[in-house]
Amino acid sequence: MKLDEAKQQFVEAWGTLGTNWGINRTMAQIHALLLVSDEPLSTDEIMDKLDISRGNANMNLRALIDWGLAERKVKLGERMEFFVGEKDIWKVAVRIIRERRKREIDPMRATLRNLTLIDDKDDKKEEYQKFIKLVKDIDAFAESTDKIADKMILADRNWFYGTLMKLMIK
Amino acid sequence: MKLDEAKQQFVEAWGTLGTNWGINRTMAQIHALLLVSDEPLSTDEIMDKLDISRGNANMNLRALIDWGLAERKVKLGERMEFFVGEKDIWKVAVRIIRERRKREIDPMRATLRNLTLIDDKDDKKEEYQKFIKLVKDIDAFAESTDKIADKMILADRNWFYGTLMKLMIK
DNA sequence: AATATCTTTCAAAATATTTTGAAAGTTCGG
DNA sequence: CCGAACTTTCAAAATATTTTGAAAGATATT
Repeated sequence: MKLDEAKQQFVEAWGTLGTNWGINRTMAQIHALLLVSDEPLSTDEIMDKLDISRGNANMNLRALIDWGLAERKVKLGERMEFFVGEKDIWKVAVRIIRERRKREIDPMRATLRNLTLIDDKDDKKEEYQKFIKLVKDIDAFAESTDKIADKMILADRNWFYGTLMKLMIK
Repeated sequence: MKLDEAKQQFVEAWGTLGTNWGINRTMAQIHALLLVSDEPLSTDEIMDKLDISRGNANMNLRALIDWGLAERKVKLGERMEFFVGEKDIWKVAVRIIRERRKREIDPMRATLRNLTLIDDKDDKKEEYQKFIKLVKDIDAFAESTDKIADKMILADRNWFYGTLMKLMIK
């Protein structure tokens, strides 16, 4: 396989993967393209290499910046904007975790807490108890994973790869 | 809020959440409905409560069974099949993790390993090195999370909630 | 202030996913 | 083997998501 071919495949693979992580194909592909590019890329280069429209490129670049997975880079003397991708995989992971938490876990936990405010506790006692247990169990689990996410976000990658990994994997 | 209303909201919330986890809305809603139902439900009851077609109910029930999130339950003397949901949230989580790993992480790692088989190492030395580092970094990260997933799948929930949590959160 | 260069927006079009429902398939009792 | 009771399939319809591209918005240059 040639290097360029490998890069091409990487872009495609990353695009497919992204789909499973709440990132749409194009967004993931742009991200992948930025990852394998040494130089910052302009919107036009991205449009060209991925064969997508300007609007699409613009929208997804903004989303990437929003997630903290890419940033704008102005080149001296150039009017056009350029973009670079975050290449530190630890940071990429942390940012995806943070973003997903914001959009999924936090709202879910808020909803769950709401559901425990039931006012016909008296009748259907058994049924009520079971429901509350279910909701509390889910919330407890969400809290645990949430705390792990927290820890990852704050942790140093070395702590994660080193200490924790040794602890867990042995 | 009334209990039935709370259950209703739970089904809706779980449906929304599922969407972010590669589970489609109906599949998640059926799962939620089974979670809040004390008695096993028949396909017709599910169709009725969620207002969905027979084909849809059937397809998603099979998917749930496939994931290990629900199981068939035959009632003595009844011809019709009934379904129950897995109510142990730990098991639910473990099964979702296992399923996602199978569909996402494993294929991705296979692809990544492939990408390192590049045969024009000599020219573009710098560029080649950078690409290989990127791919290896991603694979190393995937391996770490994979091992955590492994550990979770094998671990006792008490180990997870107790020992690990104390270690991590403190 | 007019023009050129570049970015953003957004309604409409294209694409992808999910749902329907009727028909085909299966299984059981008689 | 037949018909009843149920389950499964799948092509077409409905719905949801993504993409396009032209127009509107910025901002720098002359």
